[in-house]
Amino acid sequence: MTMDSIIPLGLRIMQWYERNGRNLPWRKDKNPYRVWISEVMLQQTRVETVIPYFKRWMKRFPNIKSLAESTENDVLSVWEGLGYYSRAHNLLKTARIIMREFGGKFPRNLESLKDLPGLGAYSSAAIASIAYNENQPAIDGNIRRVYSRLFDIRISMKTSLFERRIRRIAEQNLPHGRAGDFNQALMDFGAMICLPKQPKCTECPLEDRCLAFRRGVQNLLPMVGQATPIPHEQQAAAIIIHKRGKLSKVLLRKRSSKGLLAGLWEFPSVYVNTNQGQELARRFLSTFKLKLRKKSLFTTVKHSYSHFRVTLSAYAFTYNSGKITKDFKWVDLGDLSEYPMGKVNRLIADQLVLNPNER
DNA sequence: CACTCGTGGTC
DNA sequence: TGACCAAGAGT
Repeated sequence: MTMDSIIPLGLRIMQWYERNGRNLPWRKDKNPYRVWISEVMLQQTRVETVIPYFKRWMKRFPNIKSLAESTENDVLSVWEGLGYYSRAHNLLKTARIIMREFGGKFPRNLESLKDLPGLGAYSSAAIASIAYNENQPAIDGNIRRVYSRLFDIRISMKTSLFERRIRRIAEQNLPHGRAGDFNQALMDFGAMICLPKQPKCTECPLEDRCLAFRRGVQNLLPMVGQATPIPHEQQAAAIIIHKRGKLSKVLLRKRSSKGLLAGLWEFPSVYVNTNQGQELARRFLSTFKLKLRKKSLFTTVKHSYSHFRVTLSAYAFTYNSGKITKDFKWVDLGDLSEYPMGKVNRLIADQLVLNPNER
């Protein structure tokens, strides 16, 4: 038996972290605002993806007040491309709540944090431990994976029993007084050593303490449920151009404040089954009472969302006449970049600016 | 609980 | 190349 085996698990993880922990922008200054923004950005999002967004965000919104006083379009523009846009809406909502109800001061205890929109069990514990050094275990996907292997928890990850086991282990192993660094240490460890596939057990400082490795089942843990099959949809979008002399404007629609790509702008579109072009024209003529002509296929884009796939065909139309209802807006081709969009529509917008002539 | 919610990387 | 996955939260 080596000396190492008598050193508590938490201490050994901390020792590994001191040598191998990553230098990340949000670890330099751990004020609650920066920790909050980083934790929300990191929800289901890779560190490498978040870094440039975090830097841009801090430059544009350096504190809660500046965020609370900005507009939804400003926030979504900085967020564009990060995905899960309800996070951006919730950040703005929360900033305004904190200014109005908390006198501009970030709430300090776990329960108040959990009540804020966009902060659940994980994020509120992460903020409490990292920004306020409270003894709270922040349990994320990394930590579930690490503990399920270290203690060989062979229970489906989506059961409440699994969750109870992990929480108890997390509470027992939490080094009091250093919870913030310890939570981050476990996440770095999960992201760098105890990987989801092909964990680097030969480099693992906890190899002798890992029940799963000892029993050769580290690649079978954690136990994940089977994924549900995702459907494929057909979609048709309308690029409706209005030419007035030298000026060309295009019709955009603001999406609903709830659901997919909430609050983002898009080229008006419909789900279709067959005969896309004609069906699109017919449905726009009747639904929006627009008179359109000269339709032609502009481009086709395939895209995968989390739980469904789409093939979207964009058709170009020339606007003639008709009433434009609310949520629609004529936009200068040169101003398209100011309207936050999802990936597919941004791609079409870029192509349109590059090649304004119909194809 | 099951489903919704984005995007980019990996194999 | 399609399936899986990533510092989850809301409904």
